[in-house]
Amino acid sequence: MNLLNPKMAVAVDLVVFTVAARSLQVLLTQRQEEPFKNLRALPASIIHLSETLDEAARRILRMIAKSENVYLEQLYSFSHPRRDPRGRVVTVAYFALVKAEKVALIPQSSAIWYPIDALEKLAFDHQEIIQYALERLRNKLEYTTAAFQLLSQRFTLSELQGIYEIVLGKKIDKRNFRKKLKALNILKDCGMVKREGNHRPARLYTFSEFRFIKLRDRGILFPF
Amino acid sequence: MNLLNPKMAVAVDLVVFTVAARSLQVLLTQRQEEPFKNLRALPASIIHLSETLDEAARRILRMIAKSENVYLEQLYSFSHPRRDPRGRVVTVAYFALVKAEKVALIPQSSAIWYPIDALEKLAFDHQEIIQYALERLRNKLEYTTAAFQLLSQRFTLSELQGIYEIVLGKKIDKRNFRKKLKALNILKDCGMVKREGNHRPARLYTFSEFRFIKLRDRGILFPF
DNA sequence: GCAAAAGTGTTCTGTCTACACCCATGT
DNA sequence: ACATGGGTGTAGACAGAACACTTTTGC
Repeated sequence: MNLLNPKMAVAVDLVVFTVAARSLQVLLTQRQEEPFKNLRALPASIIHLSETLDEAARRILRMIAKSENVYLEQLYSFSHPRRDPRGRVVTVAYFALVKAEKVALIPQSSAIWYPIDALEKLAFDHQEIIQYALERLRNKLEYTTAAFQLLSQRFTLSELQGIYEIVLGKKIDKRNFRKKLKALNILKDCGMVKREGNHRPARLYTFSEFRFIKLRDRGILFPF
Repeated sequence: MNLLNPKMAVAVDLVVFTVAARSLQVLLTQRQEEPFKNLRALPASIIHLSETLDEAARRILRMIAKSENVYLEQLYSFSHPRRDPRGRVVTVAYFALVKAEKVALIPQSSAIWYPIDALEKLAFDHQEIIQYALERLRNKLEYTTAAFQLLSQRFTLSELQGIYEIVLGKKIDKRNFRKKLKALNILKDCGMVKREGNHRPARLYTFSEFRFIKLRDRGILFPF
């Protein structure tokens, strides 16, 4: 039996999220050729023969942006036989979280940030893939520490709360939010403040991976 | 640019779970040829050119068992370049939940049930895939109604509790379990009993999809 | 009558929600 | 002095965990 089907390809599509300007943004490239020429599309590539899907995802990310410490996870595989008019392409979607100010887009890649709530028509089934990624992101935020992946190392409590409000699309009570974080004991006060605007300066915190791991091992989660 | 890489194949592997004899079981076939000849392996197949991954998963299931109303969902894609010694095969794993007594295994498929806690060495990376599926199953049970997929239409509360105890691998308090189910109001008393052994007969219930949907739309989940 | 599983409530504790005012700064 | 966001506590409702005895049946 010959396993190998010469008419099939495997691709990786990337849904890269960031939060900037008080809105959730996704990284899109512009199609330079048919099909879907000139439409926006997710960064993607056919995988190479000797790389894993994860490696392909990192490679694609490097092609469009210089970045570090990127959170990346596999999302879902999309397989409609005619999702790509050129032939049979099964694509494995990945989703990534980056800190807006730590990412330098590579100009010749044509990649730019788009607010998630003002997307135009996209190439292929990419609208569906983004929708799926968005649901996953919201779930992640609700019971993991994914939110810290969207902030720089030091952040204020208001910035952190903003991430939750922007991604989940709802207001959160300030006192309850802070009370819960204090109880979880996963933040460390840096002893510094952030001065900005004509108001009281805000304390800066860092996420304490060490304290978090102790909690996780006791099965404690993050219900926001 | 030619998209299609002639040296790659996409497969679907199935992790089919059931609960029987107070243990969690998984469906395995026996390899008839190299590689891994005579070892147990997950049911699998290369996908056809014009079927989706979901369709391939259903087709594989039909090849090994006659069954109905099977819960099926995509799990994860495994892609190590040398996971199959014959060539590059990216596999998309699916996981399925079936009611033991509603499944008729097809004899010539060599498929049989194996208790999850007494697995021998398996072909390919199938041990890893099963491990991943098991984690997903436990999560599913904790905040969805997946447990009902493992029981016949009518069941007793003790049978339902047994599913949770067997899959999660821990004892649950009978009174708390029943109190929560009563509060959730997703079960309907059939007005029948199950007589069995020398003890009081047990009431039979059915899962009320209708009541469940009303709850789910209010965002109410199932924390066991 | 006895073995075996079915069935049933209360108390305690911890967590979530709702809610309003003072503080520190820049202009 | 005023505008702006930073920072703080309490009370009530609800949900989870611990815990033991009575009921109904087959033999």
